[in-house]
Amino acid sequence: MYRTNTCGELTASDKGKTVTLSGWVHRRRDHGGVIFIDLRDRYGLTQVVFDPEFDKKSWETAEKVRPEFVLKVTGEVRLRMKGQENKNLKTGEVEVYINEAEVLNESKTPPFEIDQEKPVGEELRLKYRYLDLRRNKMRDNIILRHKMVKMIRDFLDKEEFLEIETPILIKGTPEGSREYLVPSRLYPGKFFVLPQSPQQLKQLLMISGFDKYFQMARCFRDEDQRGDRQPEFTQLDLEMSFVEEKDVMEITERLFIELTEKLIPHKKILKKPFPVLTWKETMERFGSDKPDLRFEMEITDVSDIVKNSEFGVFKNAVKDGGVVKALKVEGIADWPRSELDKLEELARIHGAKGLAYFVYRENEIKSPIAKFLSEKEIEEITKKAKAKTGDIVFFGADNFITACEALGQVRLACADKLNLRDPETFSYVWVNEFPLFEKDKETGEIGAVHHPFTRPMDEDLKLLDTKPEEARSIAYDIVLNGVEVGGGSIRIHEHDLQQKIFDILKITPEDAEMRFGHMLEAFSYGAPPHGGIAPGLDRMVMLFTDEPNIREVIAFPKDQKAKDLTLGAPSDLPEKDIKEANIQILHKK
RNA sequence: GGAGCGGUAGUUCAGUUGGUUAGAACGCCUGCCUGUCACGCAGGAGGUCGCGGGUUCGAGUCCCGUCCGUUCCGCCA
Repeated sequence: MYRTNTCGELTASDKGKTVTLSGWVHRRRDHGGVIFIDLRDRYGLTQVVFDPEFDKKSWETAEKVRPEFVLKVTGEVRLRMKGQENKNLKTGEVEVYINEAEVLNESKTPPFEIDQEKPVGEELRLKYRYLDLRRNKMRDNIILRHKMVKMIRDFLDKEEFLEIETPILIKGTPEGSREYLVPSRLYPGKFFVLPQSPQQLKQLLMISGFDKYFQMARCFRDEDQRGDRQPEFTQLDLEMSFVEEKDVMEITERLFIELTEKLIPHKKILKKPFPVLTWKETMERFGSDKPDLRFEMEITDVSDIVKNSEFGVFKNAVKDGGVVKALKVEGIADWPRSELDKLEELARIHGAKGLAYFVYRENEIKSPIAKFLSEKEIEEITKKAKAKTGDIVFFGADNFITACEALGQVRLACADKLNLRDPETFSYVWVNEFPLFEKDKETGEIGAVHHPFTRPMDEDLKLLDTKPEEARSIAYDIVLNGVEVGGGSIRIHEHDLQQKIFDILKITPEDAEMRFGHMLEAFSYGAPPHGGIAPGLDRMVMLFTDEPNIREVIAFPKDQKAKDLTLGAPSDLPEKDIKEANIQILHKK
């Protein structure tokens, strides 16, 4: 028998018991005579004591032991001496006096220290991920992830959802993000792809009448990496029949509230029910489609004030169909020029041509552009932005999205600098009424913002024939502290409407037939009205654990170049395997 | 695909204007220590300064190239 107890459970009430523990040597403190070892497993730490006068043989074993050795020890649970308790440990009241010790396995000196929360380069951590996962923080993250998944399953089960698996090898439908390809051995020259999401399959399940479906769905996207992106990631994929937007939002909201309150009760949910902002409104006010509402700092529109201005930059922005936006940040008028330069650079990175500003000093407004504006204009801007001494007002003049987003980025940077993004506050917000289509910046071609199965808003159906780019969709994102944690929509369930959307997207009938024929046909067999949402599990756990990126909450993530450093994938394969898959390598990097 | 920043001991980092033998902390090894809990004390080992080329009497330091890492943009229905 390896153990009677784990390393995280012995307390004063176990006094006098003979116990056996197995675990890793976390730390060893050798006092020449007595040796203390903190024995570690996933449940915690227990101090075990080797005393040469108590048991010479086990003490001799302990002398040779090194960090990360695996030990099995047996001994007596004793209360620690008065004043020697360790309040930082669950098991801190007791220690185990060892009379039998066995080294189950030795360990090389690890490439980094397991017992310290000292920073280590991520490349090294990922190569030795199995060691990295021994560290407290990582272990806790993985445990919280499990609890969240379990809680989601229980919650949805109670709500009569069915968990249904959908295939991983599916049909390629070139649309949206790049898919991972899987060559078919049996059908030379043909391919499966890995799903970017089970979107089409869950819609088919609705047509089957399953009514309420969910799945912890692994999704794959062959795109470049970011902190909150991975080539494979997990979504809580969810779909319901006979529902409207508010129904999907209602159940999602209840789920998020329960998860937050049960898993991280110390965090405060800022507003319940969650505020709902339209896409237009959140862009206008916060310069982002994923606003962080933990702090105010809103953007105002000053286009009307400056549309006839002498200042060409402002006037022309409005004349060309764009806008002039103003962001007031309170109490930063004393920020040095270098700080403002950094903000300008940030605005430029996000597409702005510059970043003009007013600095409200005592009795004067310092501004590189004040000389181009009339006193009346300055006065009206000040009034509209509600600026006062000590504030700075930043300007964005461009097309709507660029002007808003550039100021949105400045807004976030200022909030960071001012420490306004309180990690203990959870600000959930819904964003809806997204545009249905968007124009490609380079080609000018019209494409779906969400996906081509997203339902247009009823009142915008008539726009489809005249001004489709103005049509809004019944799509909604749930945003937490400025991070999009889920997105969904009501889908199109009518064959004709779906066909019309394909037409607008310039998907020819032949093309539509080839790519989505199965969907169009399915819609012709009595598809119920339906919709759903897909919260990103990794991002949720990331926010729940205060981690800066999702790699910290995935046991074996890919690195930022989409490689698996633990296993060393992707890798070369034997020539024969490649031949069998009917693949020819054109060039190697 | 593009831009910025970086690469020095096992790890995290410092290294001045180009100048003798490249440092610190932690880790590791050895010895001492019977109540520690990030134990303590003494000693020790450990470096192709990413790689290649150049400038120079002399390069960790300057220049060019290259590889790798990292952050951001593009991309991500």
